[in-house]
Amino acid sequence: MPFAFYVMTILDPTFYTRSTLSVAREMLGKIFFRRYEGETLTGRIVEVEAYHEEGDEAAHSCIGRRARNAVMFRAGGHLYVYFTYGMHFCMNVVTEGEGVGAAVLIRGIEPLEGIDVMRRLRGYPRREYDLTNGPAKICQAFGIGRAENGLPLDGTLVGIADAPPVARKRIAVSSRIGITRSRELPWRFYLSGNPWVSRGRPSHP
DNA sequence: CAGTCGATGTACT
DNA sequence: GTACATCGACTGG
Repeated sequence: MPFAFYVMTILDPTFYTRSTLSVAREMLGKIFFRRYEGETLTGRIVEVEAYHEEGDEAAHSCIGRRARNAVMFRAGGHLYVYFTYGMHFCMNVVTEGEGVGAAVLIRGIEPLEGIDVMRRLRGYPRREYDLTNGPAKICQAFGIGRAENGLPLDGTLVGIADAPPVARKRIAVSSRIGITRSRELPWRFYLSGNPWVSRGRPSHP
């Protein structure tokens, strides 16, 4: 209920067309918004990873522009959705200017509104944090797939609503998860101790 | 609890 | 052929 009393201010392109690492850090605590079959689904972003074509061998964009990663090269403020492991989708927020292949992967979200819909889309997991504590789980819970690749984050179908900045002390930094190349880069940011962060156990069961 | 492993489609070597 | 920005089921302690 706390969130329902705020007036939603959907972040505009100026938020996204900046340094990818800055956008990644500042996305923590913001509210991801999704309109799905007449329902509103929202959740607080608690874990992200940055990817950039320069100096990052793990970024899809590091090989240059291709059909699959084309959206990464668009101007900041679009949704980049990709299919992986033959069955999962993951979603990113495109950053920086047109022609730069950079994005921020959303890996952890704390559900706020539309939780019943998320439960149904996820097949009713037993543990509450299994709803959205991973990039592919998030896409399933929010009904994100191929059709959403390239959508503008303008609040029509998807968007991110502003929220007060998170205290620096709450933000943890680490290397990214599930990659082999460029794994030394400390480009993963998350809210320390939050149960919806992928991996790492919830504080209290 | 941690560790292992199969599923299953697609892009790239 | 192989790797893949993952997940869930299964094992053993």
